Amino acid sequence: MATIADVASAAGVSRSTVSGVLNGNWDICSQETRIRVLDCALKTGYQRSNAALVLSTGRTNVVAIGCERPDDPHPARMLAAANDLAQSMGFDVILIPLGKHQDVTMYLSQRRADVVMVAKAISLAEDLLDHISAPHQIVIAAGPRAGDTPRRILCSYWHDQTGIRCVLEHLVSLGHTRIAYLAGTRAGMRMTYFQEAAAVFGAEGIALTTEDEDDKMVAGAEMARRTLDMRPRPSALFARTDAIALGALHAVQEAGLRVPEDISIAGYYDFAYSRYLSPSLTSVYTPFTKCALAVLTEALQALKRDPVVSPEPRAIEFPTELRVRGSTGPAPV
Amino acid sequence: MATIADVASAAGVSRSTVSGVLNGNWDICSQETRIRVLDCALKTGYQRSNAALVLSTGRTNVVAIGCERPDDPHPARMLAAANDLAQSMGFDVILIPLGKHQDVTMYLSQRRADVVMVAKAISLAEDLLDHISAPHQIVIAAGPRAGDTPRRILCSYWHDQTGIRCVLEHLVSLGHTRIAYLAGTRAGMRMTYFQEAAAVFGAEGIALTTEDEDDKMVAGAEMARRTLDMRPRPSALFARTDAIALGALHAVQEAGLRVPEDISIAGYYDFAYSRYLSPSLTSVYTPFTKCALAVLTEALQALKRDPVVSPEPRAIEFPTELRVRGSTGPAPV
DNA sequence: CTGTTAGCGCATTCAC
DNA sequence: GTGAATGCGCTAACAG
Repeated sequence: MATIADVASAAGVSRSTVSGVLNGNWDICSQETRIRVLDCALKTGYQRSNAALVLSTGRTNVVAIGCERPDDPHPARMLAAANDLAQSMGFDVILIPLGKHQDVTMYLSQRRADVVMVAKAISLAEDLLDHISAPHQIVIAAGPRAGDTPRRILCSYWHDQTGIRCVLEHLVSLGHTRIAYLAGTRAGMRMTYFQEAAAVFGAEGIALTTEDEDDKMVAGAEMARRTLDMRPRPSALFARTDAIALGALHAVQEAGLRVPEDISIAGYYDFAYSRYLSPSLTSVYTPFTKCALAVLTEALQALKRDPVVSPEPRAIEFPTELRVRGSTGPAPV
Repeated sequence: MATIADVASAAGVSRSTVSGVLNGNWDICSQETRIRVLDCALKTGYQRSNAALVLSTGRTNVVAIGCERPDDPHPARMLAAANDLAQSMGFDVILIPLGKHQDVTMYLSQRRADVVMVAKAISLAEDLLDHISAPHQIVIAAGPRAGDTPRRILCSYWHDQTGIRCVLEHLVSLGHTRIAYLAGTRAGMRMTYFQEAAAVFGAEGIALTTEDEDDKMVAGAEMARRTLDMRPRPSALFARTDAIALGALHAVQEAGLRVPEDISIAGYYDFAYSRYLSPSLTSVYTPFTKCALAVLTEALQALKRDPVVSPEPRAIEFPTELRVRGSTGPAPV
């Protein structure tokens, strides 16, 4: 590989001249020198070394995204969009597990990333600030709001609480009074919100969980079947995820019941396929991709500025959106 | 940030001793020195600089994966698995667009990745060998086999030709004689295989394409509707992707026809949700994840060895698998 | 076993 | 305008 020194000697100039020309420093040399340098760079097949650049500048041009289940439809779409954006601005995206705290902080403390974005419950992100080891590093977050909103970082979020309320309001307005929540293994804040919302709208909320949800459809089917045996039977099922809702839909139909005539089903996240199911699935759109792109855009722009000014800490809310479709209908009398 | 020199002076030893200890070089110093060094490293909060490591060793510990549509279920699952594997072995994964040739080669020529894996038609990968710029860099490929099999790299593949034949054989054995292929915008090798297979099994193959498939379900629905107007009408639809099949299923049912009694539908890739559709979708499982993990494992193991010996170039085939479900049935008489 | 030295390739001062 | 010198933090080859 040709180094900057090779280009310099080929062009008969110094390395700093080559460096200046290649970095678009227009007033560093004469026009002829510039052309000669560019020409020699081309001829020698010069490629600047990323490693040396990183060591010298301290900037990695890497965005680390902490995200769970990156192959679920909802995160996958967000990640693809974030990757496109980052690539277009000259950054690489790496995906880091959000399990161990240290795995995430490492990318800050070891200066392995310029930006760390937490794509999960946004309250987790603020602690990361303590691990910043270079002044230009930026921590952002995008995801559902749970608990307190961070005040020291830029973040964007949606309210799961609002999304879940909308579903319950919708179901109750259709006359449903016994509503089951199919939570799967992860009985977190959303289950609490469900119970709250059920109380607010005067419905009886029944939460179901499972031991195992490796296959979310299987888990959904299993939980749905359990509701069918209940007396009185819940007239509406609300699933933590569209995948769970699909499993439930399958099980209900297999049991010979009609959706929504006998039982209504609602999902969450509004996967791309959900509207094409039979019946099409009522679900809540959550703006994961919008949230991520909003904060990521701002962070990357900040890094392009010289000197870097960290984005102003604040929390941006994006609305959720209830999408009523064919899987929910009036409660049977 | 503490550097290796800080640790060295704190421990009263030289930098190479610290380096040796931290790299697990057990026979480089006495037990007491080791402990003292480790202690000082902890106390000073030493974190090794990734940038300096990369510059010094030439190794980036980065795997670049070239992949299209990373948010489609099939690639998304593969990417998540590949990322898990790489992370567990200390590598970061970055996702690069496969569009421009230069975008991919850059990661080799600029030494930005130790491994480049092409996760697409495997014939594309071999050319990348010419852009290797460090002896340890490895190029691998995983994806459908189309055209010649690379002979100079390690790759793994499945035969789309076989997968598609299985579908046609299945449909013909059910009595279907007019079979439509819903190709979407990408009328590539698979469409050719379809025509071939139709000929082999004595069926009439009708290929449909669309201008736009931003939403694959919409595209599938649109193509399916077109087949409904044909006279005689195809009795079976074979979609390029399960997402297209889902759109087709939706459109067919919306038109008041029954699946599979009136029309059979088959998909490709066997998405996780496909078996839970109503009716459950007949599809072909293609071993993308298996292929990727197989070659990636070998590449990463090779990089852990010292000195690095590139994996033996060869092509590993994984079988496709026809999964017959409820969406295909006997042709109507 | 330990310490010294010399790169890795670039950007960024400074003198000229 | 230009070139020489220095630092980024580490590894590795060498000499004690």
